[in-house]
Amino acid sequence: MSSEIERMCIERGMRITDQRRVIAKVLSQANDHPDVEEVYRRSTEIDSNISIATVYRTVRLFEEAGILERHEFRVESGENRARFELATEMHHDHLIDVESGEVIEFHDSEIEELQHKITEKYGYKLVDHRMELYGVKIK
Amino acid sequence: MSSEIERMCIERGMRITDQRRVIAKVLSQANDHPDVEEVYRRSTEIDSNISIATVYRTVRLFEEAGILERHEFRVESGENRARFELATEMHHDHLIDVESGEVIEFHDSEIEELQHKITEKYGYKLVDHRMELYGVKIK
DNA sequence: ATATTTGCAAACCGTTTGCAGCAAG
DNA sequence: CTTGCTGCAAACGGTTTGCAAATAT
Repeated sequence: MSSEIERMCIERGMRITDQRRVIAKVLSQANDHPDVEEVYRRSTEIDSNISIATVYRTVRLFEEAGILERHEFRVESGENRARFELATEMHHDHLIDVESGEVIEFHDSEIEELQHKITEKYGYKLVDHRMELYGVKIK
Repeated sequence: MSSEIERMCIERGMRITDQRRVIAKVLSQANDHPDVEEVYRRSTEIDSNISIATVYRTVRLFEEAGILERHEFRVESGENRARFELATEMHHDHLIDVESGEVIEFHDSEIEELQHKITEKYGYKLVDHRMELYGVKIK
């Protein structure tokens, strides 16, 4: 809920404003992966007094606080908008339907393990990764 | 070699110009993953008569012809430049050193297999994927 | 001869930022 | 009261594009 985010704001000494409360609510209610335009659209539906600059600032803030995750899925249209989702306890990756744009979340610990192994094989410690699968629905 | 690219140009009815020959040469000689600025820099060293607009048009052309692959690695600086490499017969993924920016190529057929399995589990056919590992060197 | 490609500069698009006013603490 | 936040509009950075001149075929 938004109280979760409010708590994090207080913790980090950030002020809780009407705009942040609304944007936080929109994000915690989303179960898709909206871009800034879409977050802006949904936020202004609740409170028309929100500018897109504030949405940009807020998602960046939340991302830096570890509240949000930013994605840059490849999409037919070639548009390059970042998309966001609440950071979850459980890490997951994404399967993107290239036709509809639908995004399916999944987790595979076998792959995660192999990723660690590969990284170590080359003398590295894995600090982050990005894995996106692009598929078409089988009829 | 550049004759490889020339052949593909002819095949697709594209004209072979001095600029394309130079850009093709730069790309086939690169064993890193240069961005457009860098391809431009290397190209103008060979022939100063090349504009960056032409480099942009040419890498796009080559990419659409399947000659090049485009990457958008996440990088500390936050800069968002696409980087390119010759498409190879053998598919591979990338391990990026987050400190130095160095890029290591690897292939793991076990992971590839698992990616197919996951995609099928959700009723999809895998048409593309992107996997990037970000690591720090172990001292 | 003609269709394609080029260089230039202007436009583009998503995102960031400087600033003056506003609101949270 | 002070500090941080907002809205606006202008700037940004990487990339694309319209156009007239140049070039490949």
